[in-house]
Order: sequence, then C-alpha cells, then structure tokens
Amino acid sequence: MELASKYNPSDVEDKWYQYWLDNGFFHSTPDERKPYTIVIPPPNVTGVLHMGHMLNNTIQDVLVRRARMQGKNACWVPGTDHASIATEAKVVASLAEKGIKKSDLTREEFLKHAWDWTHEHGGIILEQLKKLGASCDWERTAFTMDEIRSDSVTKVFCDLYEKGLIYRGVRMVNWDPKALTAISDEEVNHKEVHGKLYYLRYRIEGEDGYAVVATTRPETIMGDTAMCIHPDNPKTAHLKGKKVIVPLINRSIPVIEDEYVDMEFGTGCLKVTPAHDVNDYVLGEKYNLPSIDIFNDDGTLNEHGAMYEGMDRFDVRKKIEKDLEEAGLMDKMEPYTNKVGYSERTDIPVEPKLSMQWFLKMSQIAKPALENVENDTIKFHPEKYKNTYRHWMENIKDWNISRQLWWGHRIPAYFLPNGGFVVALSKEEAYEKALKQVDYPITIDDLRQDEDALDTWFSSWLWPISVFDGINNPDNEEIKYYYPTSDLVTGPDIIFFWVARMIMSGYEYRNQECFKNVYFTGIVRDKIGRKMSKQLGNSPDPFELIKKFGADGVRMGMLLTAPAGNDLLYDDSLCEQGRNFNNKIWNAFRLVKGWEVADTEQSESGKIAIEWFDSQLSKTLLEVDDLFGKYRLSEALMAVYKLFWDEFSSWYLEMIKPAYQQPIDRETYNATLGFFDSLLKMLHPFMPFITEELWQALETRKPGESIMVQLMPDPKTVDKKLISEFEKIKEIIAGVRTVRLQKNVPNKEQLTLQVVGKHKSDFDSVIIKLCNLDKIEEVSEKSPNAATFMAGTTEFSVPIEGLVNVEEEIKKMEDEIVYLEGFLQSVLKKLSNERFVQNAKPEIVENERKKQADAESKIASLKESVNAMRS
RNA sequence: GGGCAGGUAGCUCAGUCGGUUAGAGCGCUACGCUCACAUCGUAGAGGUCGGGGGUUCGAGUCCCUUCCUGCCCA
Repeated sequence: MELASKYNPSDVEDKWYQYWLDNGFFHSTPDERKPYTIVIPPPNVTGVLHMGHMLNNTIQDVLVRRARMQGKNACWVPGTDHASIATEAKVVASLAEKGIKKSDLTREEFLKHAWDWTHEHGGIILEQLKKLGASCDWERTAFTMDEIRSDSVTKVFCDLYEKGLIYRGVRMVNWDPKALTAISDEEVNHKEVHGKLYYLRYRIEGEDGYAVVATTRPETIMGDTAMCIHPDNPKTAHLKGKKVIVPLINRSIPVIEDEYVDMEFGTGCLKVTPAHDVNDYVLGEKYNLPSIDIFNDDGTLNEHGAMYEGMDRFDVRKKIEKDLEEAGLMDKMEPYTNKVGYSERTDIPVEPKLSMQWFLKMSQIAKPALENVENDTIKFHPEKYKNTYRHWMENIKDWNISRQLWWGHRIPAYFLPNGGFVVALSKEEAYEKALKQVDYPITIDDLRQDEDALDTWFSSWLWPISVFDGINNPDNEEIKYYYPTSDLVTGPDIIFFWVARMIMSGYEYRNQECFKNVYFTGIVRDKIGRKMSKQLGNSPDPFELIKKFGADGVRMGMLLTAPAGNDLLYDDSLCEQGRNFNNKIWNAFRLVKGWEVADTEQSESGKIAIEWFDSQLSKTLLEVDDLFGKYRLSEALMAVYKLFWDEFSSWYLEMIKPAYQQPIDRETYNATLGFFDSLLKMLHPFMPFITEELWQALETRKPGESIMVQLMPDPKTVDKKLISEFEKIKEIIAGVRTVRLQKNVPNKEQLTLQVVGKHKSDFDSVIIKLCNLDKIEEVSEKSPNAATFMAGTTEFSVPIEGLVNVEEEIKKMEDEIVYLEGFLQSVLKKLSNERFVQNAKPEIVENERKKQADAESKIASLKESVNAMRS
C-alpha cells in the first residue's frame, strides 16, 4: 500500500461521515442498554456556526462518542430554537430591503415571511455541525416551534396558569425601543456611561426661589408627578408641604417626603417620574401619584412630551439642555458616570416602561432547583458556578415571559368582550370556558387572543423534556428511557436564562433532575483575550479552519487548551498542533504497515517493549477514565497525545523497529497492530475521522463495521515496577544521546557503554539497540578518555578516544558535586531538626533518609571519578 | 457598592491530604534532511509560585492583609 507522507483530511472526512450516516450509527432507539443522553443547546435557527459552537459541540461529540464506545446507548438530540427577537429583527430587516413595513402586514402575512425565512436559513447551522463530525441523531432533529414543541409550550403555560403561577399585570419592564418589546431582567446588560448630571431649577409655587434637582435624564421632566425629599434633611426642610413647578412646562407638582431619598446625593431633592424609573414607580405606588408616560414605544416622545412631541429621547436630552439654559432654569451641569441598562439583543439603552405583561412566579419552582444543585444531584463542572447559581436563585425575581412580538408561541389567553380573560389550550376550549364565566351571550368570534408571544426561553426551558415529547405524552417510552439526560454542555453566560430554568421545569414536570452534569465551557476569545465578534473581525471562519487543519485537527485545537470554565484564548497554532498530531498518527501507521513480516524468532527488545507498553497503555487508560470522570477533557486528550507521541512513537516503535530493509517478526508485529487498534479507539472520541480511516486500513473490515461502535479497550493490570524501571532505562539512553550530541559523535558510529559498579542487565538489549552500542560492560573504574553521566545513583561512561576534554569533564562533574552538596545540605538540615523527625510522618522522614543516601552515594562516586581523572 | 473566580515558565494551564531543590503542552535555543514523519528527531535553557505579614519542623498549598485581572449582581 502506497501512502502519502502527509495526511490529507479532506480526502477522507466526508466519506466517513456519510458511511456513519448510511449505517445509522448515530441513531438511537430505547433498548436494554444503559442510556447516555445529551440534548444540544439549540442554536438560533437562522444563525451560522461560530467558534463558540465549535468548542461546545466538539465537547459534546467527544462525550457522546466515548459513551457509545463504553457500550452505552448514546443519544445526542440536535435541534434549533426560534430566537424570537433576533429572528423577528432579521425578518423585519429583510422585508425592509424589499420595501415592506411590518406594520403594513397582518400577523398571518408576517408569520408567513418569517417561516419562509426560517425554511431558507434554518438548519444551515446543523449542516455545518456535520462537517465537524458531530454524531447527532439527526432523525430526532427538533425545533422549538415545531408542532410537538409548540403544543408543549401551550400546555405548560395553561398548566402553570391553572396552578396560579402565571399572572398578568402592569409592571415596570425593560423596554427595548428598537425591538419594540419588553425583555427580561436577564436580557439587560449594565454598562458604564459617561454622561452629565444636570441640576434643574424647580420654582417653588407661591414664593421666590428654587428647589434644585439633580438628574441624569432631564428629558423625563414632563413625566414628573412629584418631588421627593428626606423628612429629616434640614437642607430641604423648607420645602415641606410646598408645591414646585416643573421647568418649561410649568406644571405644579407636590413635594412628598420619604426616607428613600439619599440625603447625600445631589441636592437632596429627587424628581419622581413613576412611569420612567423603577424606583420612582415604587414611590408612585406608595403615594398614589399619577403616572405620566411620555414615550412612544419607539423611544420618541408622545403628546405628553409637549413641544418635544415626536422627537427621539436622546435628541430631546440635547435640546432640553439648551432650552433650560436659555430659560435660566439650569443651575449647573457636571460630568457624571452612571450605569445604564442596554438591551442584550439590540444593544441600545433600555427604557423602563410601565406595561401590561405576563409573569411567572418563581419562588416556588426555584426551590427544588436550588436544593438539587446544592446537594449535587445535579453537578456543575467546574463547581464554582454553584456560587453564581445559588446567588441568583436566592434572589430570584418573577420572570417576565411575554414579548411584544409575533414570531414565537402566541400566548394562549383569550379576552372576553366585557373584560376579563380565559386561558386555554385552544380557542374552542377557551370558548367553552368563557361560556361558563360570563352571564351574557357570546360567540367564539367574540374572543380575542392576546397579541403577545412568549419569551423564547419559555420554550427552551422545556427542551430536555419536550425533545422526547414528555410534556404532551408524559408516559411515553422514550422520555422514560432517555430522561433524565446525562450531560449538558453550555456556556456560563446562559446559566440563568436557560440552565436554571431547565432545572426548574425538570422538577416541575418530571419531578426529577433534567440532567446529571452540567459542563460549562469557557468563552472563546482571541489571542489577546477579546471576545470574538463580527465588528472586530477577529473570529476565524470555522470552515476555513477545517479546510486548513482538518476537522480532527480543529477539534483537537479547540479541546487542548479548554479546561472547563476557563476562557479559551484561541490561536490558529492550536489547530496546527492538532494537524501535526494527525500527521504523526498517520506516519506511525505508515511505518507499521510498511514492514515486511517474517516468521522469525521474536527479538529480545521487542519482547521487552511489548511487555512495557502494554502496562503503559493500561496506565493511561485508567488515567483517562479518571480524567473523564472529572470532566477534565483537555487533560484526558493530553494524556492520550503523550501516550501516542512519546511512549508509542518515540519509544515503543523505536524499540521494535527492524533494521533497514529487514522484516519484523510476526509476534511483535501482531502485538503492535493490537496496540495500534487500542490507541485508535482511545483517540476516536477526540479525532473521529483519522481514527476511522486508519482503523479501516489496519485490517480487512467487513462492510458496516466501524471504530465508532467498537468498545474501548479494557485496562489490564499495570506493572508499576516495570514502568518505573523503564523510566530509568530512558534516562540512561538519554544520557548516551547527550554524549553523542555534545561530542558530535554520529549515530552510526558504535559506542561502548560502561557502568561504574553494578548494573541490572534485563533491558540491555533495548539500550544497545537505541544507542547503537556494541556492548554494555561493568567496570570498577572507568576509562580515562570517557564522557560520563549519572542516571539515578549510577555513573555511566562512554569511552571516546580523542574526543574527551579532561578538564571539561572534570568541570562538569565538579558542578554536579556542588549542586548535590547543596541538595544534601538541605536534606541534612531537615534530618538534624528533631522536631521534623518527631512530627513528620514516618514515610516522609524515610524518604529524606533515602535522599541523603542517594546524594551521598552520587557525590562519592563523582569525587572518585574526578580523582581518577586528575591522577 | 456587594459577591464570586483567579494571579505559578515567554504563552495557555496542572499542582490531590501542607512533605523530593515546582510540572505539562506550545514557544524558544543548539545540533541533525538517520530510508514513518522537518506538520520531524535528539538534546537543552527557562519560574521561587502577584506583594507583605503570620501559623508550622516544613507553605505554591492554611490564615491575615494588600495590589491587580476577569465575571456576576445592584
């Protein structure tokens, strides 16, 4: 077989993915095996794959493939969510390009456009995942707005309403004037903004003089309905019981007193705008103040804005500043930094706004969700996120679940002609309920369904249940088999949006955890730590990367430096490392498959190599198991990487490698194929494509066979003694190599190795082979013209006629003696300390004694050599 | 302002119960195109663990304090 010296991933990746699909290896149905389930964090249906998805889905695929190879019935459910705000915004924008305004369309017409858009762009991202090798059960692909999921959402809404957990009310909400919808508290990002603090003069009614109010938002004065002072503040005491005049519009408002006012801040006078500030809203409620809403939904001022009607809120701020100055009503202005809430979706400042919304009461359903994370029924990796989670859960607020959008699940509430509403699964059912509720004649057409849609998270929080249809059919076979799911892999940025709420719905609807482990990935950043973003243009195109480094290379790149929860500073060199590793595997395979096999007697070094590597492999298998158990995937990969590259390629293969153009004995060859088989299996979860390609070429396979459905090798007993003895052998070999390098002795020139004193010769065949020696001999005194080195406590020497500079050798040894004596001193210091000997554990003391003996023996032997060379 | 996480080699990170003169990968340096691989091989250099104080026979590890970074919340 002729194999190129470089591995070319693009030759094989599509072929094997198709093979896996054709053989149905990704598909799962319930059976008697143990289930292993992951539900994908559904990406936005109209999104495209970015580096975060690459990381996240690589991790999921590694977990799923490994579980499958452990004999579990692995099921990875893919899907997308409808992302109501983002998608609606995209559809509105695309319609605008065609000159169509959303307001000119009916709801039905708009939704048709939205579905068209979804069908056109939806699923691109899932196709992209296939390039990465994702072993999702594509037959199960779900969408948050498909029929099963939509029915589940409606059902859950009705159920929670029946339970009294959903209510409707006027509340101050975060209004996004661009998306034209309310958003939840979690969708607001607070940013520091450099602005001004304006000191405005409010004339006191019926007398001369002003009360000065400090505000960052002078444009809201038209909504003022009171001024508030602290009852105990002497500075403002003269205002008690008075009325003041709102600047420019000359409306008279009362002065109220409340301890809420911070006496230190500004002037001690607070303007109260109940319609436009959360805290003012509370004051308004308390003192029964009128609310004057001065804004339209799009952030322009309405008729209450007086002369500013129709202008945008930020334009008004500039204009009113001038107008106030001209009117002599601006006392002063100061630079000021404060925090402003921005919409996560549209990145514009959120407007606090009073509006009628639907809310879900959280306190009750949060309880089991908190408890079961606290008691590790659901484990977080890394654990530190438990803190974040606890903090949020203990301070939880009701969830605003309505959105003023069309794209999404419409709220199943139906208004009655003369007020009131009913909540029902369908309009027909609503009509039946309505008939019972009203005492006047109505027809079904008199019912008007709420215009609003539900928050997207109100559908994704059901995901682990709804993908198995566990809401509509709570007793179906699939939900019973696959639920609770095993692992969830997601970013810490959606711990509240999604993770916490899934946990709640899990307990509410299954009375059980929805997953056992949550693996929080880091956020992928660029080399210098910036978040990847389109604006910065610092995000690589995943497909260019796959083209350049191969899917396996990119997967490895993503994993290597991505310990859970740590941000990943992405750099192309990571994928390069992955690609290089693939090439290493490829070439190791080329070497092995290139050998001619003969039925000759097994070589001594081959025998030793097999015995040693067998143990080494088992040792790594156990390590990898342990690391996976702790979700330390990058370390698990590194363990396999080192096993393949260092132990297998650099040591094992060199040990068994036949001489040039010589055949290898069959016994050694077969063992090597066995090792290769095990190594490929260990590597497969990380690098599915190359491992399948080579596994198929390792032996003749039957159609329909695949490495991905093989079982992981079982670890055998690890011979620790053998492994540690072999580590010493490596040291000796490295010593000889160093001598060659330093003395410029080419490899082909045979050398003799002398051991000063006793030497265990079991591994001599290996040392002789790897160092190209003619023999290893024990000597009582080394040759005068020899380069020397220490391995352990033993001194070795390599006689090299004419190449050894005696002074240099002596200097080298003297340096070594100085170091060892320093070391010995520190050991002796410890041992001469009575308290150490008394208090430390016996094995620690014993170890120090051994160190002392070793150091002394080394020093003695070196001194002897120095003396011998001097004489 | 409150809370959380973290500061260990040039970079990214491990470091368990306090116990070898602190580890890995990458990068770097020197030499080498030895017939699997230069996407490689061999060898090597490189940290005193953010600063200060304390506990201890012994501290990267425990305590206090301080500085810095990131995240979350208000």
